[in-house]
Amino acid sequence: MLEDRRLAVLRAIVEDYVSTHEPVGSKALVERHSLGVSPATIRNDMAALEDEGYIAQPHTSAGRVPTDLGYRLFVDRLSGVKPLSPAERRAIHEFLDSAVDLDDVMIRTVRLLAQITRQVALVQYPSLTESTVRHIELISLSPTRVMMVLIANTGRVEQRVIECSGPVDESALADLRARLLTAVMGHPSAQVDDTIAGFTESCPPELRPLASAIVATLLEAMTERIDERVILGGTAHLARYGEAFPLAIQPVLEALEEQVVLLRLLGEATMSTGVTVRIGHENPVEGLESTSVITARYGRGSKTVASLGVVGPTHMDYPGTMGAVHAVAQYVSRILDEQ
Amino acid sequence: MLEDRRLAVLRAIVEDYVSTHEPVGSKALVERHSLGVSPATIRNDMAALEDEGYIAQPHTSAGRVPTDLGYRLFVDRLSGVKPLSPAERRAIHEFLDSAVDLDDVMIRTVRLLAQITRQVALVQYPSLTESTVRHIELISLSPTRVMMVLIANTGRVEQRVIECSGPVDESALADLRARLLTAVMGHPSAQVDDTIAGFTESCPPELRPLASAIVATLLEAMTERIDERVILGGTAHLARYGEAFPLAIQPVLEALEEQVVLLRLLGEATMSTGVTVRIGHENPVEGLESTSVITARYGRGSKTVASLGVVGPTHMDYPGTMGAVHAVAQYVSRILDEQ
DNA sequence: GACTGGCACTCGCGTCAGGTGAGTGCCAAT
DNA sequence: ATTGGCACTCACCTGACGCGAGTGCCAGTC
Repeated sequence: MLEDRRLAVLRAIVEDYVSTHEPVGSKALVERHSLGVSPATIRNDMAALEDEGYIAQPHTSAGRVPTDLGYRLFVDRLSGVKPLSPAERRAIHEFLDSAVDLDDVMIRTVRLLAQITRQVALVQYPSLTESTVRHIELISLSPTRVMMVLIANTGRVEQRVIECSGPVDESALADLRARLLTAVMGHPSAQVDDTIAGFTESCPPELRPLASAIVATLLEAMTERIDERVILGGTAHLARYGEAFPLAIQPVLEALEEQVVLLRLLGEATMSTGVTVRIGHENPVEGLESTSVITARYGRGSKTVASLGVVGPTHMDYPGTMGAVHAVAQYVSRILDEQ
Repeated sequence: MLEDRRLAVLRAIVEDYVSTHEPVGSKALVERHSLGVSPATIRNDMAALEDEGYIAQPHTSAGRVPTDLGYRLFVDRLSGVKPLSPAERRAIHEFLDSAVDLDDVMIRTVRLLAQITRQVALVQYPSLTESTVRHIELISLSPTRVMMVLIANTGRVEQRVIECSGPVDESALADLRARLLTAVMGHPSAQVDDTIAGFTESCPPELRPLASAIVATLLEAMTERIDERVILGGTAHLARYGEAFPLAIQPVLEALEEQVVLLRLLGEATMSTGVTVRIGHENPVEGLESTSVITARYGRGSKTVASLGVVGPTHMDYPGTMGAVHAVAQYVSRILDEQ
């Protein structure tokens, strides 16, 4: 009973602070929420909440502000995920559905997410290592140069140019292409290492130099920097609330420019299902101590292939943002399934 | 003589203001520059410069600040392009030279440009309409779906998925591919319209439905949104000077998120040679009235294919930035030539 | 024992007045 | 044409002051 009301107070504080961005006092709290008790009682609860570390006051004569711990409790126990309205869901689906290729899907997704959450959005490209090889093409650019085009079942295309030591015969190339295709097509790229192990040796001697060069490039393309592409959008939203707040946006912008950082933000989503929320100091990234990161995985079929999410101030609308991130991840998964 | 000194005063004002970011007064001017006259004389010159609209004072009892017109005169007549140091040039070349593909070149370029100018950098992808078709590949994804991969001589790759009305035979696809290749290979993409005019009719009847679908997609890919890709980097630099200055960074960030805007910024570079500078209100874009845009074209061989540049505050180091943009454009051209 | 009203206290914030100084425009002298 | 001198303007800093929101504590009530 007592415990219940104390939690209700915390919830009210979080909600008020998120909407007003100002420290909230006991009096305002009872006015805006029907808590059924007097401000003095609330003050006692607030003192207790402060002792437990859920809220803090910026200075002695000010109201209370939730701490990272307070937001954590709020997210874990006091709020659900606010589902989007049918109209919003329909708009999402229509917007994503008219994408022409994978690049377009990614770009549309990041814009959409930024727009509906009014926050900075991150979208990771589908990981090749989690997907299968759909096609490999070898194209002769010049006598000694070959371009390899690699297509995954997610629709993602990778290209590499291979320099050859000597001139390459067109028919040799076609031969190699056919051999490669039968060797790796349909295999998960994670297993390509094994699949392709004896490939070079299985080729006729005259093809081996080229074959080994191609295999090397292929392996490099599949293991290295493949899923390491994250695009972001909506950075202007940083400035929006950055003006009124002393939160320095420069370190945030700097952090967001590093691909490595973005990958860490998206990659360390522990729960394979649902939405992951990382609040303030819980973030493993320098410069983002006063932001929260909300991510979700999206996938092709039941396999998760990558993550997307948003970065915003710790005082964000958690239920709404979580709902939006969840919904968008869901719809992107569906779009990828259709392809 | 008199005219000469007046210009020297303007130059001094611009230089001082760019380095200090504070209105510069007559006394400070004679102290920092050896003008050989007294502050009173400078004041007369300043009054004249103000009458002519080259400088202005933020408030009555403050020093002078250059106007857009002042910067314009400075750039046109008072400053050159500061060449980069040999060490810088070497670093640029090494950094760009280790790029593995076109995407990598573009990403490295935008980072490099942002880093050495300490400003927001823009890089446009090489335009396909200015380049030639190097290869076209048709890949069957499923019985009724074909992926077309289009490779330009700039190394750029475009992909499109084509939905077919009926199942497509693998051999028919190979046939079409060969026909297409002979039809368009090596042709400038600008002329593909003409080149491909009678293509569908030249095919056997059973191929025509697919052929016309492919031709439509090809034309769409070549004319539409092909060179409409601009990447940007270094947005964190906006925040750096944004804190100390009342220049609102939100409208700038918002403008920079619009691809259309970026293209307008880069596209309207009038001079086909050298570096284009657009100062303050000269910019055709809302939200960028207090920024300057410095662009240069880069090209493959003698043909210019796209532009790159930086966006920064009007009080920027014009000679240095122009030098950097020019040098980077030059090196990117060289890299593209090598490929 | 939980809740409430009352009360003294704290302290950030907005306002205002006064002083300071950088910078200007003008004018008479060189 | 250039210069030194001088009165004037005005942004900015500082310290004082009052206001008010908010708190903690305590005694009283149900």
